[in-house]
Amino acid sequence: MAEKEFVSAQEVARRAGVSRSAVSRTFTPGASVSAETRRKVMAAAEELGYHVNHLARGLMRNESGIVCLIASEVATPYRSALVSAITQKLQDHSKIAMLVNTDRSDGSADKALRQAISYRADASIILSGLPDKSIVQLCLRNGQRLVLINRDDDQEGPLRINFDNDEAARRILTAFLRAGCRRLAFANSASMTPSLLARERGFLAAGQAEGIEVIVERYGQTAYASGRTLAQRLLTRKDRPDGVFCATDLLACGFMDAARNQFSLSIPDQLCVAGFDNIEQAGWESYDLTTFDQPVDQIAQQAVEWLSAPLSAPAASPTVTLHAELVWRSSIRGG
Amino acid sequence: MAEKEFVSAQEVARRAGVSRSAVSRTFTPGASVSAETRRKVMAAAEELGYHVNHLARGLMRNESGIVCLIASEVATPYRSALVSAITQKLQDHSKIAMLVNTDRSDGSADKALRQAISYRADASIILSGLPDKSIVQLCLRNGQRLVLINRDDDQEGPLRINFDNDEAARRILTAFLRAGCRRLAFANSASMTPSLLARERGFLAAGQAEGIEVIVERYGQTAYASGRTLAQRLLTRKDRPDGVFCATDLLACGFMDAARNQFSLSIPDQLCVAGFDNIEQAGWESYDLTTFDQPVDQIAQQAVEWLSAPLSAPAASPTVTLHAELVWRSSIRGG
DNA sequence: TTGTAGGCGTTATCAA
DNA sequence: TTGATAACGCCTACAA
Repeated sequence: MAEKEFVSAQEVARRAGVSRSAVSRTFTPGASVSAETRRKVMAAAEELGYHVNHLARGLMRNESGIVCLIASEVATPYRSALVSAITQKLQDHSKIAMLVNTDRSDGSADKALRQAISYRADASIILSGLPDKSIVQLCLRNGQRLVLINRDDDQEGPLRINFDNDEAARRILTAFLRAGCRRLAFANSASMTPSLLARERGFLAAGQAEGIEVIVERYGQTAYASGRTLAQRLLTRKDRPDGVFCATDLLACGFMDAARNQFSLSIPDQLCVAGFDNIEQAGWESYDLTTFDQPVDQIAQQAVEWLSAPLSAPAASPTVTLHAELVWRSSIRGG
Repeated sequence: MAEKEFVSAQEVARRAGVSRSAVSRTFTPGASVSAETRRKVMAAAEELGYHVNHLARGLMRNESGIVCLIASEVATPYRSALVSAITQKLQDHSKIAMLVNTDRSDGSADKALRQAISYRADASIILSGLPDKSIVQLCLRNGQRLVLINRDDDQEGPLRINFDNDEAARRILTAFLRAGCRRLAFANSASMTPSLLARERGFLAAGQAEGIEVIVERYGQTAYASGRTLAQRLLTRKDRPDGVFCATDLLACGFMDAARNQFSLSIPDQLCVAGFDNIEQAGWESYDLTTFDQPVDQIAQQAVEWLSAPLSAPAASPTVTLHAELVWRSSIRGG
């Protein structure tokens, strides 16, 4: 095996008949190189297939260009949409995403964050799981920036991007009431994710404000199958609800399928359903689900912009609260 | 801003009262360190929050531990499942995934591969797009390993992982015939992806072998919406097909929704439908789609194992052909 | 504008 | 087993 090594700036310099520094400068935006030198260097580089070694560059500049994405359930519609949007935005800012899958590691973003430190990632974006406070401090102490998405937390330091779950809950409750629903329920997973709990609390509170008692059911993971089980549980009750707010679209899809096929309920005539996330499937004709749109592009934009901003950002931990727009579809009467 | 730099091995050594080398050895599996030294080093490291700098390590070892994942449409069910499986497997082998999103870059995996070279990725796994031959050669020359998934290509050097699309096509044709279908069609996207074309060719050939002319329609991207359009086109024909093989599940879902709602066709009574991929949604009750399972775990397994194998692998470009199992559901009669 | 020298944090080599 | 020393490929003064 030839095992030809990577081409180094040294070799390019030799080939071009200039010094190593000339090569370095050629590939450093804004450095002073004469047109002639640059031409010679570029020619030699092209010929040899030279690419700046970002590892070595990161070592020197103390800035790797790497951003670590920490997430579980990457194959989920909403999560994958978010990952896709963020990776794109990062690339637009000439950064690169390192994806750490925390599906199997027992609940620790911690291990992932240590990975991020090891690779000297400039920043980490956490989409799932809550890291230990000490690890967060460690990251910050090391000059790493942190973004927490959809994890309502009191940590100091990281940027937090959240949604106005309370307001959404109030809005959807109003919609259910306008549709003439009398018995409302909230269908949640048992995962106890901060944002899902916020939606639950918000919906309950909104109900209370109207003098309505909301039934709450929690089960399993935040997935289609759990939605079906939740339907089994809620729709066999004596006081069967006629308006159900599901914590996510995925739950809602499962819920709707079970409601229609196992309970022969017509949606929205006999049962109104709403979800959250506005995943692609919510727009599919079989569901046509009324839901809240989580604008992944906005999230990505906010996160990456903050990461690219100069360090002079205020020491206080900023919080961005985004608005989730209600997307009206046919799973709720009226409209 | 304190901007405390990262902790270096030097500092740990000083703190522990040993040499840099001792620290290095402590963090190098299989190196010879006395228990006492190791203890002291670990204590100091823990105290200072030291993490080996993988950038520097990669520089020395000429092995970064980084594997570049090059993909478009990451938010798609099948693609995201694949990404998830691969990232996990990589982590199991203590490697890390760098995700390059090629959605917007005009058809070049090329740019992505250059990124991979810049970061001295040990390997690249290409899930979408076909890179230019010269770039592939460049990667290989630089000692980078390449894996092409589902892209039937004649490139020499990379590992190619494919599916037996022909056999699948034959099997599903038989199933359609057994179900009593007379007029068969293949619904494809216009993306001309190698694997999708292979399925199309295979289905046509299988039909020909049985003396049946298969109608082919191609439209748009490989997405739900295209499936709907394909239904519009195919189901308005005078010789309306009664058995349709969709190139992917995503197309099939759109197709089914349109068939049911716009054409009031009952599936499978009046129309049989099959897909490919076995995405999660294919198992949802609204679709319950008969399809072929692309085992993402197997793909990930094969790819990562090959990457982790010693360099002594044969120079010839190996090809792995996996078997896509038929998953029987209710979208085809009989069974 | 250019080249030279020194250092970034590691690991590999070698002598002790 | 340990410590000194030389790379790895790059960038950034500094001097020319």
